[in-house]
Amino acid sequence: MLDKKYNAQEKEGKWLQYWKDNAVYKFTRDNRPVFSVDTPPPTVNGKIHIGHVFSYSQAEMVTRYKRLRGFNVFYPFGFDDNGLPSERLVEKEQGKKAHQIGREEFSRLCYETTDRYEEEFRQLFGQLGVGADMSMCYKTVSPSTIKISQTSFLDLVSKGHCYHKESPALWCNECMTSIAQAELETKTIKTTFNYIHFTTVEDGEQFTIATTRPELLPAIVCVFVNPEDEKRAHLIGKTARIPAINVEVPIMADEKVAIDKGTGVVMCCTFGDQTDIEWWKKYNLPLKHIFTDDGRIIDSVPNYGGLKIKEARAKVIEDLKNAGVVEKIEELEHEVQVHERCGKEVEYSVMKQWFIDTTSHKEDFIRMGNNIKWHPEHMHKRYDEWVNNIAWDWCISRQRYFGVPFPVWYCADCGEAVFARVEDLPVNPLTDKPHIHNCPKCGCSEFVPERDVMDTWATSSVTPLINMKYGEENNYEDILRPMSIRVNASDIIRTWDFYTIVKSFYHFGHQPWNEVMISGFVMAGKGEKISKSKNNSKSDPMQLIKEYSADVIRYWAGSGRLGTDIVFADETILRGRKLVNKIWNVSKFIEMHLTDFENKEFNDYEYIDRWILGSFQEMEKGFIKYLDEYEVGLALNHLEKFFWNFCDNYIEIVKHRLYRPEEFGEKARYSGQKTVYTILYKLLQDFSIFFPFITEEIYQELFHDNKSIHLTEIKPLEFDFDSEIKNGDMIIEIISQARGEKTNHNVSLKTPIKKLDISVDQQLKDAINQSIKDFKATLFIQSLTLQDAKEGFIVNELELNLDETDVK
RNA sequence: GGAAGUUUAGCUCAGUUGGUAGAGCAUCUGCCUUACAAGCAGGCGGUCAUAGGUUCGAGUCCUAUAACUUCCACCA
Repeated sequence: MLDKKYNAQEKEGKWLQYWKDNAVYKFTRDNRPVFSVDTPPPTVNGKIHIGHVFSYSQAEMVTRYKRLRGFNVFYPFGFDDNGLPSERLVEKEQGKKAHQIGREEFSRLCYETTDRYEEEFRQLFGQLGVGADMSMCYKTVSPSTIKISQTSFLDLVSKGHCYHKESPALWCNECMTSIAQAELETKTIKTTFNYIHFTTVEDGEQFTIATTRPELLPAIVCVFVNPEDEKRAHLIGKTARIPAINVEVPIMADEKVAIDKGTGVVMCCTFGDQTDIEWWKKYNLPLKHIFTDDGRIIDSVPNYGGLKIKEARAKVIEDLKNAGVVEKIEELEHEVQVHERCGKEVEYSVMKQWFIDTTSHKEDFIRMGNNIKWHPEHMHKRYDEWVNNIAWDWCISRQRYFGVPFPVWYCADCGEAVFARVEDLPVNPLTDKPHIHNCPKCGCSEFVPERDVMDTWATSSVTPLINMKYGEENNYEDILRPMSIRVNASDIIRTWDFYTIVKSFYHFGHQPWNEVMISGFVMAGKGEKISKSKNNSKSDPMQLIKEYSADVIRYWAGSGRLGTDIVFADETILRGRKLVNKIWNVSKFIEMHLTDFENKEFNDYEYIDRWILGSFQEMEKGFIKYLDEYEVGLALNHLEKFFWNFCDNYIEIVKHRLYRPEEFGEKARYSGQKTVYTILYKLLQDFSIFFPFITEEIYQELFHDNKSIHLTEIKPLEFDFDSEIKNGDMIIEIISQARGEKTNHNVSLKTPIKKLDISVDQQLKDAINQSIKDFKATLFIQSLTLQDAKEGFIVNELELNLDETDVK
């Protein structure tokens, strides 16, 4: 028997254990079609928030749906403990920078810290009921992952898509590492636009350059003017003297200079922005790099050496003012590029780095994107736009510690790179030695290890390879190339999705998955993203689960449209609680009336039973259609609507038959029993996608066939009850009107109707005649007369019997 | 500067091929009805952002505009 009240905390614990003991979510090969999910490994870098719950729930529900539809679900899990986020966490906890701690100790702390946080994440996803196969759980810094990541690197090198080159790269002087274009964010800051007088050496002609970055004056290598510029073209070919610095640079022509922007004269520094890099390459300009790795002016710059960038800026402005060469200073708000991990403004640096070619195969990447079905569709555009706008090859070198090492050494003499052999992977060049003893180029026997580690995304982008156990025996390559679906939020289309596509294309020549499912974000309020740094998430998910149950939290997480942002709303939680509670109560009711029920072949259903069976069948069609589009929220909405109709209308009608067979007949009772049995079974299956716990509890208690509801299969009904659906709905409308009449008289719904006279059309008359006992019993009608109407129905007379409160 | 999404009841949001506007919450009124008061029945509440157009008919299709959100680019 089901308990009077459902104790979520106790039952959820029980079923978690049951699923674990019975390996319900375990993947084993068989001959069913495979549905495979490339799950986002959460970044294990701190506090769990409600956003984690949201983004995993929708995808998890899809896997439950697919399982119920007969797919062999391949649903692994992973944790991303790799890279800068983990390092920053450790630095914050220790209150020290990595280089102050020392490489080895720092690495140890990273492992220890991420392990600790990982346990919390594991617990949360467990308690949420995430039905992943945890025996296939990977970590992004484990030896096997490092091996696959290094294998991928070597493959790309051998195919010529990955190269080592001295080249300008984006540099974060807070994190002291190079970064990639995809790791940039824009931020609006207040600054000043400074108009500075320059003069020509030849004739002392004065001209003005406007800049937001006067500290770059020592890095100026040349000045540009547009050759079409009538007013200033005469400057071309002359020499400019830089004020305050007193250095002379040539004035050159380039059509990229906008005549009407700023002052029409541009200083070119190495490097202030991307155009500078372009010009530097195009005109083979000298390199004047004036910043240190941690954001200071290098010592060799007179007057400013050793100052931080912003200090230098202030001092330069001051000096320029004193020299009387500042025309004006304007206040300015503009957008600058910052590093997404720390929010600090990004600089440029030139050093030897590893790059993956992302710029010369754009057409292929676009084609790969076209081979993938995007849900929702418009997210495809974001991908295309990103690919089309990529300006840099992907720099994967990070001058950091905690990450996948490059399996590379360099000849101490000639600098030739020596790569590890695939069979020797994983290797750490800092501790391992190359397999050859002499440089193949110069014969030198001394090698220098690569000290950089790879970008986190360089490893995250091989999750399909990790999933398929690439390179191992008994791998899953045959079933996971490509995988069925990738799921993630919209913010990492340009990183995770893009890089994975790049690598899959280079490795295999095809797309990594057939479909992509993009979820939205959880907003703390309107237009306010939940963020760890702001700590603006009001709700701790563990606390919420404790308070409302995992099923109810899942209701919130499963609502809403795919790809659409959601605000955490108490009212949605309450609505979920009502729904879950109702499922429990109606199940209790049905259980009560099934104690003597035997499931037999039966086709002689009562009219109203045919109505609800047909309605369920119709509903489930739409339900399936939504789920096939991965619109879990819409599917749930659709199902919920039917469910309340089932409870409030159908159950109210059928209960008389169930309670009083002596009055309505045993066959009519059996028809009702068979109907509620069938529909509850199917409702539980459908609801199990969203509420895995309570549905399991009810299922095992009522339908005890010794197996988890999550391993059953949805088989759609195949009735032909179109007429019953249509006319049954009309009957419900009549009932509703009559109930309204009772309510308007402020009397109980049990109040008998002394006389009801209605006009109905022929179809409806047939329907009412076929369901006459149910109809009269539901409304407590003592006398009913039916007249003819052309269409629909009209209530001619309704007289309540206010003397009696009960018919029986 | 380019692009995408959103705009429907006081609030949160549904509305699948165009056919008389829906749900929950809130509010108000009744009803303790042999599953459920965490319930049931009902009321109030909307020129579907604005302006045009296509159509017999537009919340739904087309065009333009506005506001909000987001992505991207430029930032001398």
